[in-house]
Amino acid sequence: MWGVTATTPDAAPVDQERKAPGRPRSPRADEAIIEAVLDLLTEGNPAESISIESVAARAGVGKATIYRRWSNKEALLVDAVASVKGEPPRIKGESVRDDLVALLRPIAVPAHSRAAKIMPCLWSEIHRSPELHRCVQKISEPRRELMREVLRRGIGSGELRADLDLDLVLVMLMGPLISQTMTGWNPNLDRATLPERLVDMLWPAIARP
Amino acid sequence: MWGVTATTPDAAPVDQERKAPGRPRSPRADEAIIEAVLDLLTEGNPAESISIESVAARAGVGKATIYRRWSNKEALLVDAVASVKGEPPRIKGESVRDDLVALLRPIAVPAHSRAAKIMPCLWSEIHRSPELHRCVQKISEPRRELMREVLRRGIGSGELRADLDLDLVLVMLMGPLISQTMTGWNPNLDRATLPERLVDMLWPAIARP
Amino acid sequence: MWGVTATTPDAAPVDQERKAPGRPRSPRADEAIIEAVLDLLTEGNPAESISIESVAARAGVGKATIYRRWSNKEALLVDAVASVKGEPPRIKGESVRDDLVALLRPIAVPAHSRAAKIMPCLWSEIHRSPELHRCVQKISEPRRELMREVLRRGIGSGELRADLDLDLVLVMLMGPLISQTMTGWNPNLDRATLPERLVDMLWPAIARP
Amino acid sequence: MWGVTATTPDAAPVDQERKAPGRPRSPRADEAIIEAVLDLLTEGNPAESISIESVAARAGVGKATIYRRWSNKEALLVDAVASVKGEPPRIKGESVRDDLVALLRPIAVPAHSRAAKIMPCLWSEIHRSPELHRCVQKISEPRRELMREVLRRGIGSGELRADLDLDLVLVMLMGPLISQTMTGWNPNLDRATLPERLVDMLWPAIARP
DNA sequence: CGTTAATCGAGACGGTACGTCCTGTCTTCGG
DNA sequence: CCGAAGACAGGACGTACCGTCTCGATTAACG
Repeated sequence: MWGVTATTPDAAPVDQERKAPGRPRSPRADEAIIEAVLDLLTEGNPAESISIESVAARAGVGKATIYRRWSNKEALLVDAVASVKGEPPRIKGESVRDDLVALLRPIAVPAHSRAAKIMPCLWSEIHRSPELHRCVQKISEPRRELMREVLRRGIGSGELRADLDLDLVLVMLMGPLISQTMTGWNPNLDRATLPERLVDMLWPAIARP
Repeated sequence: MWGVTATTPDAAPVDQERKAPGRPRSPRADEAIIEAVLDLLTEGNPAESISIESVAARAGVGKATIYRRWSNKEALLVDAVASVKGEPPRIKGESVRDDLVALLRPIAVPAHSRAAKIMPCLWSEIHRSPELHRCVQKISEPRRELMREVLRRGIGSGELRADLDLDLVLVMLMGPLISQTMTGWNPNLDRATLPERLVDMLWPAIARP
Repeated sequence: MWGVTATTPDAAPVDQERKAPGRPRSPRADEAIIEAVLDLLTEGNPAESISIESVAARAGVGKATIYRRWSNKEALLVDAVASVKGEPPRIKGESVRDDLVALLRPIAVPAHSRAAKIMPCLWSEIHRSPELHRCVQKISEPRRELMREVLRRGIGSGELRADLDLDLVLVMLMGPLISQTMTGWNPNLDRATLPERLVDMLWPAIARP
Repeated sequence: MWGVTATTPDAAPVDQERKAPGRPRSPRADEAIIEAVLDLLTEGNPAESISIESVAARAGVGKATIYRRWSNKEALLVDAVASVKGEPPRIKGESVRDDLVALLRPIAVPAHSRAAKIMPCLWSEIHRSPELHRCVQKISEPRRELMREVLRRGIGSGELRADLDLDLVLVMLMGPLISQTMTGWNPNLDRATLPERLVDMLWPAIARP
């Protein structure tokens, strides 16, 4: 799973699996480095304040050991983030509305998992790095797909309008939460209840007339 | 207009705008500094590559003259950008829907001005300091207030429901655009038409039944 | 007494004494500036650590007020030092040996006067500045002349050899004390008793055989 | 020979000169830095005008590489000077008087070497820090010890009095020369002949009666 | 079992930029 | 015109990281 962007020419196809000569890379170092990045992020350090040197020190590892695996800070961040991806929340599958709310709530109240604590630290870097951006997209895609399925189920059951643009609905539900997370919460809007208010507000627009 | 985040304790005491003692700050320096930042940005330098030193050199100004006005690079960048973002778009005041779309469009399609090239570079920096965040809020507040006024007008005219939570509506309209700008545009959603689709989609939820 | 090196074109000869137009320079500022320099030196700050800014702040004076009077730090230091010159010690005039010891002791034990505390701070600057050097020479000249007179008295009374090179004797008496002050005291040599040990040691070389 | 005042904790623990971990410091950098300082000094730049930055540029070295070795400018200057002062002069060992004169002369007439141009610039800096002072002491100690040995030899051979305080004699011989070097030469005293005049003058006081 | 070769922690390398401080000049106001 | 206050361009300071490099010491598989 490591090495998504790593420098290693581990492109040894499949067939021959020639073992590289010399001392093999230590998997303990891999772990320690990723773990150090994640620790630093979880402690609330903004992504751009994380220096390779601090990661090396925290991981008890030489700088070269990092640069041997990742060509720069961005690549390291990408792999570190890729390694967390908490599982998407369980949904009950009974009510479309409740399922949507259940899927939205973790975005608004990101208190529980480590992934949740890390995500906000990354917004800063996403714009600098298309790579990181794709990575974050990939991580969040399962959740989005889950929402699409819930919507399709609602359409299938006749609860929702059949002509919905799923992506549009998605962005109308998640966008407000994401923007609030990034630009700071409007004090007039309660984090905890915003997901259900969003769904309820949008309901007349998506429900079958 | 400069100095939104500037360090100056421009605490006009109470009474009469007492003139500060000593030599006043040179407006020429203000201009030269902002202009230098803007030049560097429009030349294609990525925002994070812009150093205070390069700005000082370009502006023909001492570093201290910059630090006297802005406490760090982000503050300077923000003010530079703020100086370039035109005033909120004129609205016709005829149709609530058209006014909303007109106010939203520049967020989705910031294409023309110099600000367009610059703004995206700044999301990166927003999360660092609460101060910077407040600054950005302040800059965008006029546009939000304008939208609130449009909504209030619609309520007054009976076009919209009277029990709307204006902030909630605001976040449902702007959030999707902002999040798309920040996290990258979903290729299934057209930037140009998204504003009107958002308004139209939300219309059944906010229009008087 | 001020203005030994000052910039002022106070070379208005004598005859005409045309009063300068405008507000006359405040003598209070003169005093405050010199006093500030002296304070800073007395507090043990080495001469090279004294900045014009610190002097201005301490004196409650604008920097320009200093530069109007002295062209640079060196000139200011020179005048400050020139203003102190404690009077040379009283000598009894009974014994040549005792008089020499009395004149040497303040060099070795510079505890009393302000001048004594300031002098060591200046060694640093003396080499940079011929001007300051001349100034210090002038200040210490009376003491040296006094010693020469004591020696001449001894020669006249037949107590000392007639063929003495007074300057050589002087440098053999003062040199060791000055060098100890500058390069740090050899712990094997007691500051308090060194003057008399020097004189006694040298006595066979200068006394009439 | 480098690093007399260097920052390195070359605390060889106890036993065996354990090699420090990590890449060893480059001797080429040491040389280049010292050489750059010496070049700048010999080109006539006054000592206080030499900046770490100019040294780094001239040596083709990063500033950190300098600060890793010396904690400040004076320490660097001292080591640079120390590297250039030749070993103490060879003494013939025949006559005590001639040996003393031979050892004193380089203090009075430091004319030939590069050291000659440099040393006077350093008195300025000596008073700043005790550390620097100790360093200078250490550098000059060999010469002083050599003089003590000459004096002991004279005592052993019966040429000199047995009850001499060697430190006192030392300071009486070197002090006048040092003070003349530092405070400027009395025009009545010839630099070239002062050493022998000092020894001859003091001779009756130190020779066995 | 020794050789070979890439790894490891450690830290020095040449650089770039930081944010602070001071210099000597200038520009404002009020006395 | 002088006073204080303080902004101005310039430049050095000492620090922090960057990404590269060089050490001696491991740590495998190959021969």
